[in-house]
Amino acid sequence: MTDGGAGRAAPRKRADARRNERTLLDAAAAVFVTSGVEAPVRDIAARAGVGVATIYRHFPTRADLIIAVYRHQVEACAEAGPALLAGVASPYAALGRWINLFVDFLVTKHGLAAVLHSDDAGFDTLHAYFLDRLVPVCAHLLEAAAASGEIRSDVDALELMRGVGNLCIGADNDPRYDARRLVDFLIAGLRLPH
Amino acid sequence: MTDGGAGRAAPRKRADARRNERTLLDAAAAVFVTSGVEAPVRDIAARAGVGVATIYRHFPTRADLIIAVYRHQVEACAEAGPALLAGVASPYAALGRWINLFVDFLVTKHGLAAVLHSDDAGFDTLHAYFLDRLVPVCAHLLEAAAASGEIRSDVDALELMRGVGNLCIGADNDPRYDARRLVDFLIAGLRLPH
DNA sequence: CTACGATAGGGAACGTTGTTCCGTTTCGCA
DNA sequence: TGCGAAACGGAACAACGTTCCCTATCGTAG
Repeated sequence: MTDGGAGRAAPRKRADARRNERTLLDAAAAVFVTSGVEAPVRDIAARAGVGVATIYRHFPTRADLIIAVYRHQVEACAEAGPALLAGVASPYAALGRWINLFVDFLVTKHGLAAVLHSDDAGFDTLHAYFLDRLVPVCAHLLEAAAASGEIRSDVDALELMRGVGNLCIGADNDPRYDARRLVDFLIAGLRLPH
Repeated sequence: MTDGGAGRAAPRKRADARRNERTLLDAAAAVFVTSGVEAPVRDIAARAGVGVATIYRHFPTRADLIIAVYRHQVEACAEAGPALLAGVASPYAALGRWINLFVDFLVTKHGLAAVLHSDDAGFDTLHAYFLDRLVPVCAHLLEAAAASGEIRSDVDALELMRGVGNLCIGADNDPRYDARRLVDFLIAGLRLPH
């Protein structure tokens, strides 16, 4: 309790450890851009100039590393939800804009959408993080749009988020597949005839 | 050209080879049901009581084995397209019914949808087979529905098929995710206001 | 019925992955 | 300046798809 933090022990890590953690995050981000989020752990370690064990010391599993790399952007996306709802004309428009934000995030990260919905255990924490953080935001937008009578009221936020995420799989590096268009169709399909 | 077949050599395979090919197909089908299409090759070999090399002799890659196992069902789906178009009231209804057929096929095969859209090379032939066989059928249905003014005319069949396939990923073994519903929304999103 | 050559098979071996282990190095404090 | 804990590196392990090579089997010609 001596530090102003969250009350946990927080035994300040050694300087080299903190330095390596930062180096690893940078290296991972760089490798993810060029080789996708499923890049071999060894590649990331090599890029950072450390051993593979160092990665696992800082990040219990690959999923945690991915979370750490993209945490800021996920948080930004989550926070954009209420802001859009407050600043845009209709809740449906806000929903559409927010979904676009999410899609833009996903399609610009090679393979992230794919790994996000892999049933491979070990990505469970990644899965859970994204869903825990974003589903409530989506649910809020859905409720508002349903309350205003713009969309049907039986749409489950979790289901929609997974659907949108799925639609983004393989959207990178293939010009014939435009995930944004399909997601727009999907969102349009939620509308009620007025 | 001496035989009445397709004109290729077709030097009748040895009896044990034909027997093993059949055994392998049965074993693969059984393992796919219990462990999904990404089951280890060794498991399939063990189930069939053969060595792994035997699999690769008959099927150059895992993808070819998967194709062989599901070929009949894919063909049936492809052939159902024109039939639906002829027998159902509106082209849009036929499209919906046909997409439902495709979705039913995908969601009942553990992991098939996932592997179908994996960017992993080696599944390219699987990818190509499904698309080559089904996209033209889908395109035909889309054209008919667009011609009758029921849906927008700028929907690409390849894109739609990939989108639908993607929506089916992870649809098995998760009761909270109903791919059929989402696909229905997507198809509904193609409608033109009349 | 037998022997032989081509065909097919089995399983060990290879290369690549994620992950863990352990001996060594480095840091931070007294 | 020395020492214990923390962190490190890379070898080691396990699981996977795939290939290789030697052996067993099949089908046929004599």
